[in-house]
Amino acid sequence: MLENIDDGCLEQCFHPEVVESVRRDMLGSVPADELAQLFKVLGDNTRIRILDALYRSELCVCDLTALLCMNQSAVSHQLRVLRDARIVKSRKYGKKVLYSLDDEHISGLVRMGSEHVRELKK
Amino acid sequence: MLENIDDGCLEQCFHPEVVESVRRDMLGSVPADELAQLFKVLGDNTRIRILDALYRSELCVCDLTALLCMNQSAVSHQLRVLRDARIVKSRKYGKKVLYSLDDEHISGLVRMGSEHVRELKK
DNA sequence: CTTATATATGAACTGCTGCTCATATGATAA
DNA sequence: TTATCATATGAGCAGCAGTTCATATATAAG
Repeated sequence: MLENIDDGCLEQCFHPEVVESVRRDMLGSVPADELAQLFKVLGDNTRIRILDALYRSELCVCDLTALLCMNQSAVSHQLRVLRDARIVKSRKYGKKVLYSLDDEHISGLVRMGSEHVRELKK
Repeated sequence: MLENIDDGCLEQCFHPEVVESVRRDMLGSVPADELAQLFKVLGDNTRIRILDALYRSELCVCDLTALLCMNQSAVSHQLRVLRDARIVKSRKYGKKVLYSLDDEHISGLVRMGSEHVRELKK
C-alpha cells in the first residue's frame, strides 16, 4: 500500500520502495537550500579569486582591487556577498578595512574543490 | 622600483610587497575559473537535491522526477549540467537511464559544505 | 510495421546576478 | 572647519541560468 504517501509525486515512478527509502534519508528542503546557497556564493570567479588571495594574507580592499585588476565598487559588492555568507570577516584599521577568511571550512572546501578539478584533467 | 610590474593595476595600492607576494602564489586565472565553475554547478537547489539523492542510491530519471516533485524536462536539463561537469554518470538499462555519482570528491564536498552550514547555526 | 514509454533537447520567458556609474559614508589630515 | 582618501551602497543594465512547453530520439512491446 502506497496510499499513505501524502503528495502526488510518485505516479510514474517505477522503483517506489527505493524512492521512498531515499526520500526518508534525504536532506530536508531547508538544509538543501542553505547548502546550495553556500556553493552559489563560492561559484563565482571573482569571489574565488578573493578567497584565494585572503587565504594567503589579510588584505585591504584596495589591495584586492589591485590584485584582481577590478573596479573598487565591484570588489566591495562581492566582499559584501562574502561577508553576508559569513565566509569572510573584516576589521577597521584607520581609513582601511582589512579582510580575512572567517572559517577554516572554507579553505578546506577550496582545497578539496581544487583537487577535484585537478583529477578531471587526467 | 615597481616599474617592472607589467600591468597598471597597482596604482592605488598601499601594500605593494604583500600584494606582489600574494599575486605570485595565487591560483592562475584558468584554475580559478574551473574551480568557480565547479562550485557554480553545485550552487543550485535542484542539483544539490539530485546529488543528495544519488549519494544514497543509483536512480533513474523518473525516480528523480518523483523525488523532487519536478517536471521531467527540468530534471533532465539539470542532469545534463551535472553530466557535463562529470559529477554524475549514467548507464542505459532498457528504456531507462540510471544515474549515479561519478566521483568521491563530490560527496566529500557536500559533506564538508553541510558541516559548514551546521556550524553557522551555532 | 505501430504504439507506448523513458529520456533528451531546443526555444522562449523570467528572474537573478555581477558589473558600472554615481554618490554616500566614515575616517584622517590640514 | 574643509579636503582627501578608503570603502560602501543604490540604481540601472546586460547577460546568464532555470523552468516550462513542445517536440525529438530511442527502446521495448504488440
